[in-house]
Amino acid sequence: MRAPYGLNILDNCLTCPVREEHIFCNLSVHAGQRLNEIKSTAVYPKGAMLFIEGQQPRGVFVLCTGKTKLSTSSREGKTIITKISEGGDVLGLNAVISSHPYEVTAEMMEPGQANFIPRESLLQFLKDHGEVALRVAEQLSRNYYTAYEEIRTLGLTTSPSEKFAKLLLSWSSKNTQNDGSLQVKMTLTHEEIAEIIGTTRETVSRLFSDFKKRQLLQLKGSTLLIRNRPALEKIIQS
Amino acid sequence: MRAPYGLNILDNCLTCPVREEHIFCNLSVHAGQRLNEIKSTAVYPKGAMLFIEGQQPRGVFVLCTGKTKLSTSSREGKTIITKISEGGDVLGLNAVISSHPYEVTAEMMEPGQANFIPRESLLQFLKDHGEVALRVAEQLSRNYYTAYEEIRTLGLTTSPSEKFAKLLLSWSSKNTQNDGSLQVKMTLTHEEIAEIIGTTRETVSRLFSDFKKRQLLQLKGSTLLIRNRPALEKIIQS
DNA sequence: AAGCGCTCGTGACGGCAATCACAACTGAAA
DNA sequence: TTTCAGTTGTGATTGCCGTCACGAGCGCTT
Repeated sequence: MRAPYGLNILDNCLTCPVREEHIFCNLSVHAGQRLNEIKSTAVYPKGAMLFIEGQQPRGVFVLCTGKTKLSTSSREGKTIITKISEGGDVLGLNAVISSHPYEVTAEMMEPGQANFIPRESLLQFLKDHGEVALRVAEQLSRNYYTAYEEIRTLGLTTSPSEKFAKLLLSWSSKNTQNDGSLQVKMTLTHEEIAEIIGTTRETVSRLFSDFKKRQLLQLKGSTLLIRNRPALEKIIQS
Repeated sequence: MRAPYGLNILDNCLTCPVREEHIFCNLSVHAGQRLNEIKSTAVYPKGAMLFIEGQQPRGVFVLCTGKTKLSTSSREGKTIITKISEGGDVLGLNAVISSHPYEVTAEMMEPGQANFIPRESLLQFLKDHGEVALRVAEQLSRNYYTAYEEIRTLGLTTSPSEKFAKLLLSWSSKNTQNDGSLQVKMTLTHEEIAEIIGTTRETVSRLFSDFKKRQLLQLKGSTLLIRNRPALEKIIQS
């Protein structure tokens, strides 16, 4: 007998995008059952904040559907987006494990569903199931690598055009297509792109114009077409 | 009967700067003994590379004495220093846990001693001792926070002067002194400081001149004296 | 003392991107 | 339709900082 759709965390391996490395999949039967007892599922509207930077950690969210924007800001209001999370990602894990405040704000960019696991329950669960703790450690070190990639982008790349090219390439690498040109669905505003690469909205606008003129990309509605990948790669190491 | 000085990893709690959070301290007797069997100690000269960015992970280094410079560079030769590690720090943990290449280069800035734990032995050790795996996870999430602090510095701070002020404050917060003014021993070259805050050597030189003129700091030989902390804090949020 | 490598200070210049400003456009709501 | 909020394009201006250049200081070796 199966739990209803979306209520059994083990089912996430089926309903969420499949990820071999998903820390809460392929658990022992006993651990899986325990996990199902402590988690709860909810649907969030667009704009919902799963958690906010600086808050004491309440628990982790296992994103099932929808996209989430992770961002951090300074007191003066400047904001950078550090990651766009999608189905299968685990959010807030670092804060819960280290008992530090959430280091980012997580905001739903579109309606979506997520499983919530309260902090205390998760910590107790990890103490009881040492083998899962190692999985968590692996997940954390993956997060760490992502953060380092961000550091490299922000620290080693000087000009906005380089960062922009890098971002475009990171998008295209996710959606590998048949022929040389790749298309990606663009859901971000120029403002948001600016917050990702750490520049201003106007500069992003000009970059789009410039890259279009240079035949590097093309826009059909909200679909982004990357026409000249090698040229973009060349821009990065200029 | 005790092992000779420096050869017993448990002694690091005594010989290394005391850190409650040290992941390899306060272990069970059994785990501690096992750890002593798999670790080895060595002394490294100034300039020695413990590991290099991109290498397959061989193991972790528990730094006992000496300072280590962690850096990452782009193909074009630009380098950023992400952290200066000191006694008690565990280096290379993320790479070993995730089986990814080292994400940074670790170079000894002065002669020092470190314990080495080979990759395979450590992973097996963690499988056998689930309680230590959780400690490792905690350490990883601390590393993650440090990385995020770096992201905030690089991404939210625009001008070199802000970053410089932030760096000075991070130094002074470590060495809290009696009166308002704090002194820190400066061992870094302007070039290295530039690589930390992501600017050029010349700009760092000018920043020192400027800050001296504005009575924010003072230099006595290699000793840095911070004269006006509040003013520095004001620069950050300008 | 001379030579060398490394570090540090500072001037001059130029380019690029942040800032401000405004207009055009979109799409949804009234 | 009109209205309005949010997004996008683009021009003009300005200032900051990266780059290049050169000289001075300092410690070490020969």
